[in-house]
Amino acid sequence: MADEHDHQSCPMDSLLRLLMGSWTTYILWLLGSEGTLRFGQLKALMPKISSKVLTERLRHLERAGLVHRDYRPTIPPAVSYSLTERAHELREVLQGLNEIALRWQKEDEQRALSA
Amino acid sequence: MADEHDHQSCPMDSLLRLLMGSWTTYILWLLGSEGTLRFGQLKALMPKISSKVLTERLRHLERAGLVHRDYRPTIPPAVSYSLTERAHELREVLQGLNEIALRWQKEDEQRALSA
DNA sequence: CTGTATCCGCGTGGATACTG
DNA sequence: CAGTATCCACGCGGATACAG
Repeated sequence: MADEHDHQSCPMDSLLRLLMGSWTTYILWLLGSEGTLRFGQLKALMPKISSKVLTERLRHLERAGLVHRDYRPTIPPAVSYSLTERAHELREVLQGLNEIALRWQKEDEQRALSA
Repeated sequence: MADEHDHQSCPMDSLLRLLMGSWTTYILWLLGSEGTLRFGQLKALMPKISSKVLTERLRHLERAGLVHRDYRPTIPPAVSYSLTERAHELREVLQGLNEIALRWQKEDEQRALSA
């Protein structure tokens, strides 16, 4: 990475870029805790997201191989989404990140109180 | 996190948001591998960054407690930046993220070749 | 039900010029 | 040397409407 001066093409950076899209980590969290979910269920769990953005995020996650899309051409069509093995690997690391973030938050609150 | 429906206020999300600012991870990487650096040295190592953006990123990192700013009011002034203990904790997790990103990249290339 | 198609407003990054 | 001050352009997220 030290020799990669173009941050656009750094693998970790594009991964971060993907995760940073709004709603993205929340989608991963929902699919991880609730299991397989249909498009409409996901949308219902995120009342304020628009169809456009939800589709967008899911497509990106799919391209990155983090989410599996199952399309059943019934009428009306049924589409369900689930996490792939990759996503589960990621969840472990993200869990570490989350623990750090929470710990720091507490530390900051402590320092704010004693100040 | 499951009960945190507002992604704006999720600690991990704001941490991701910070890391995602362009150049951010690269700044952390440079300070980690090169050690303490002065403003001008950092800028020289990132030829395409503007003073404005570099200052911006450093201020954010400073507020998050990831970077220490040392200001010497000499004439001309000398300002140097270094990583804090927090940043080193973060580097471990980021290292994990980087390994995953690299591995996936290789896997994807493999699949692209065999297709 | 599961999306596309548009349009729009805002934030963010980048370029340039200037300062203590 | 180490920034600040502007200005601009672009992309992204959000809202709305519509379609297979």
